[in-house]
Amino acid sequence: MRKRLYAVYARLFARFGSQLWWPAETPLEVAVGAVLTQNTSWRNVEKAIFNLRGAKALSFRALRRLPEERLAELIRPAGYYNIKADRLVNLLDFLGREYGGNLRKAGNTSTADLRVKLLSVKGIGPETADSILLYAFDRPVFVVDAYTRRFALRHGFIKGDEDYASVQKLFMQNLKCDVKLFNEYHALIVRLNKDFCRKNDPFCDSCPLKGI
DNA sequence: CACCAGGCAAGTA
DNA sequence: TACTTGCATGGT
Repeated sequence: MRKRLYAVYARLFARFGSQLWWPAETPLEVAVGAVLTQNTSWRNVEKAIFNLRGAKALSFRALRRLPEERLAELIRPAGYYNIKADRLVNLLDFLGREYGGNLRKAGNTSTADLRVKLLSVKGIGPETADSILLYAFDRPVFVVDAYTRRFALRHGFIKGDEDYASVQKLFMQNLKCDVKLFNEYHALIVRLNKDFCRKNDPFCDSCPLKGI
């Protein structure tokens, strides 16, 4: 299992190269994107981010100044815009309260504590919390999203009905606990889905992972 | 036209 | 605990 997990990673890395990921300019933008992409295609999230950037509303202070209704209007293309505007406000409340809006001030907080705190924010579930932890706070947690699940299923790492924590444990207990490794691995899984094929079927002829 | 996309919370039994 | 439902846009 462990060897296979690394073998698959090596093959992906050889095929796609280093990702060093999350398509965003700043940690705050990562966090915002993580909320916006909940059950939503990244293509639509990009439109929302584009609107926010156009309104010069991607800094903490600018976001704070936006009335929730205006925020909802800007993120409309990302779908669920009323609920997501509310979730973003909750997140901003949290970031302001805990770190004065500067994510780098979380330096002392342990990863476990930070995760619990994020999960206490209404609208932040396990995947959103872990995406923020890994890609905005540079903490070593493995992100389990729809891609990760599909990937793990297709490659026989899981049966399919495991809960979030179980899937995450599978990856984290079999890989070296390392921010860069977790970053690259998850990014490569996403890349496989987006650039290659959405089913990432290891048995299809052109799959980069064929024959592992 | 139907179905999907990098979830989450609230309601029900 | 284990389902079910609402939330919504834009691409295929």
